[in-house]
Amino acid sequence: MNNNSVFIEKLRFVGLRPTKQRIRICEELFNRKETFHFTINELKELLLKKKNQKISQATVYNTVKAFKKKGYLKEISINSEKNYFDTNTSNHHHFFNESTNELIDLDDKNIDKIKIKKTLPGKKIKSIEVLIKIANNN
Amino acid sequence: MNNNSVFIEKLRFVGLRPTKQRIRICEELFNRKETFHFTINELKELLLKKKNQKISQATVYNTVKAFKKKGYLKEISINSEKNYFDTNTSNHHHFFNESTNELIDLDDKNIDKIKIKKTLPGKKIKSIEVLIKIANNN
DNA sequence: TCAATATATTAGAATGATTCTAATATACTC
DNA sequence: GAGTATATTAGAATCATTCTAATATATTGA
Repeated sequence: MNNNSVFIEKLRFVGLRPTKQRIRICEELFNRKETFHFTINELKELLLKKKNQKISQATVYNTVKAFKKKGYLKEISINSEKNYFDTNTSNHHHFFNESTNELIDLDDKNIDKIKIKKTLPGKKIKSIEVLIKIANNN
Repeated sequence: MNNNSVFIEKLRFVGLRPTKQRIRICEELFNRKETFHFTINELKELLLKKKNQKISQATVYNTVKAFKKKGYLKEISINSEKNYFDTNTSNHHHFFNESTNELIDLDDKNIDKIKIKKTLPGKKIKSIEVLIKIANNN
């Protein structure tokens, strides 16, 4: 596993010690070509399933939250039932397929710049996010 | 309370029997000039505070969910900590002030029509929602 | 390399939001 | 107004998340 050194650097960079559990989590999250959307539960199950090595939920929660805090993961709120995280931390938007509960990234470039005509004196804009809910035709 | 007949009609319309607890909830939700954004907890506390008549949380949950299901309330997901509801069920967007946890409506007209350049064959769009996170300048 | 110590991991308990349950009360029908 | 269907309720159950404090591991500096 040569990637480990990348993960160790990444962990160090965000101020986490590179333990084997955290490296395992990094593999699961960042060793992918595609963006990864997941809930904590899905992540826990993947970790267990793939290597049959249990990582306590406290560690999963702590590590995911640390990555989120430092900007290596993004949180996506869609409804009160599920809380998603996204390994794509760039500025982008989402489709959410209500028929399948699937999240799909939509690049910033695929939506015209959003112009807001209402002004809010004394406030600064931190982020603008578009969520498009879709469903299967049938 | 002449409004009661309006609430009774509303309740009947969505298939709920007009009990005094539900009418109380309607007063709290719909007897307002302004849009009302609330969490279940805030609503429970308001109900208790204003008339000192307790309504069980099961009734609050059931009634709010019934209104949501029938489109008299909208659910707004901002983060995993709080789950908001909105009495404004029209097509609109939101500012969320992260400094104060305040939700502010942004009329559809205040944002140019959103053009999506990515096509998703076999899917239909159910809603497009923009969430703008803001913070106080200081 | 090793000991000392700082930090991480863990199982399980605690918490908080939401849902369920089944006993009691109320609204509706005739 | 009686009988039946439905609602309300307190409290229990459940589920996600956070906390705790005992044990294990990583790091540092000799």
